[in-house]
Formats: sequence, structure tokens, C-alpha cells
Amino acid sequence: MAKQADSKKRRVRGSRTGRPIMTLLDLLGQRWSLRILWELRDATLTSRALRTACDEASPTVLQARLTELREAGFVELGDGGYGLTALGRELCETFMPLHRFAERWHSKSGV
Amino acid sequence: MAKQADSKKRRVRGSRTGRPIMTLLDLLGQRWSLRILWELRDATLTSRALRTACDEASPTVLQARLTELREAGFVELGDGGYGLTALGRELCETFMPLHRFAERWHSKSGV
DNA sequence: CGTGTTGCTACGATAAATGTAGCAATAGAA
DNA sequence: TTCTATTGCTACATTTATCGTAGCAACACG
Repeated sequence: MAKQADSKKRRVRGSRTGRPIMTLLDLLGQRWSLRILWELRDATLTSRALRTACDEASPTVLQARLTELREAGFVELGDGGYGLTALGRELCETFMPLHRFAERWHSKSGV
Repeated sequence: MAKQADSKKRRVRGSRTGRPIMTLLDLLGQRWSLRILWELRDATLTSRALRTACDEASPTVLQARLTELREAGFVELGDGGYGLTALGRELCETFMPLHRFAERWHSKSGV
């Protein structure tokens, strides 16, 4: 079966369809993406504070993710440091139920 | 040397806190995790069909992810192939609003 | 028997993340 | 001014994750 077109340059890794959900899934499917959004859910953090919050993740990836999340319009850098944009807050609330799910999941599998 | 995650107490990458949400975020933050759940959202797929659905992702990672998702209790292998468990379906619905968000996000940014 | 599935694995090549170190810019004392 | 002490951010070598191709054994059809 003929594969997709000759897109040598993949926009977002893995996803070549261009479908928004795939692009989003790929962006969020990168290391620390979800975590960063989570840590910024109700606080504005400096880059160092964010690093601390993220288990001392390497600044290299953290900066890379922050750049991507900023370009995506989810995160912005203001006076007090990094924070969520209105859009980012929307996104964050979208998967906020994940928290409750995680607790239930843990009690089901872990106990 | 099948060196799969054969332990229930495996340390999920990045997260050392043990908090359920972190464990979940780390699991879902791996490549293809979210995508697999998404593709199985309303269909049972064979491993090959799933591979096709996932832009021909390499079977190596796909199998690794499937193993992890199975150990997590989100995915199961039945007669017709891979499908979501009841728990997995719950999880999937948890971030289903992401679809609508992605559409809105896409129309806002660029285009 | 051959042909075609299935789930799954080996393994070299490539891409991504880690960990440590350090940069320039800024701000507040002294 | 100079001495700290932050900030956001980057270099770079090492380690880890993923890719891509190939192929396995098991099972089902004919």
C-alpha cells in the first residue's frame, strides 16, 4: 500500500497526518510535556523552580519542551516565571480528571 | 533476552515520587501510549492493524507499550486482537475531550 | 504440503533525553 | 564600582529510547 506522501520532514514526531488530535497527542506524548502542564496547573514557576518540581529533569529537555509549549500557545513566560496561558489552562482542565482516575487506578492495581 | 518490564514495581521513567498521577503521566508520556489508547478507543485491533493505524510505528516500541499498557490494566489481548479493558475505556474517556480541544486549538493557532 | 495470517523479538542505526557545567543578563546590596 | 545571587538558557558528552528492517514460532486455511 502506498505510504503517505514524501514528507521527509516530519512536523511533529510520529504524526504525519496533520490531524490536530494527532499533533496534540504527539506534543503531549513527549517527555515532561504533561508534567510541565501539570506543575503549572495552579502556579507560576521560574525555570529553576519548575526544574525542581519536575524531579530535577535536565534543563535541556525542559527548555525544549517549554519552547514547544510556548509555540503551541499553552505556556507563556511572564514576570513571575512560566505560567499557563488561557488556552493552556483550558487544556490542563481537559485532562484534570486524570488525577482522580490515577488515584482510582492506583488503588485498583496496587493494593 | 526478552527484557521486558516483568515487574509490577518497575520504576517508571522520570517519576520517582510514586504518586499515582506522576506514574500515570509518565506512562502516558511515552511515545505511542496516548496514540494506542486513542486508536483502540472504539475498535479492537490486531497488532498489525494497530501498527498500521499508528503510522507504521516500529513494532519494537509498539509491543513494549502494549506490554506496559497491559500490565497497567488498560489494554488486553483477546480473540479479535487488542482492545481496551473497562479501566482502559474509562481512561480513554477521561481525555476524550482532548479531541474537541485539539480542533479548537488548531483553528486558533496558525492555519 | 504451501500460503498467509497472528503476536512477538533481534539488532544495528538513529533520534531523544540525561547530567554536568557554564554562559549573559539582571538586580540588590556593600 | 564590585561582589553576590538570581534569572532564562545553552554546550556537549554519555546514556537511553525509538526506528526500521528482518525474521521467528504458532496457528489456520486449502
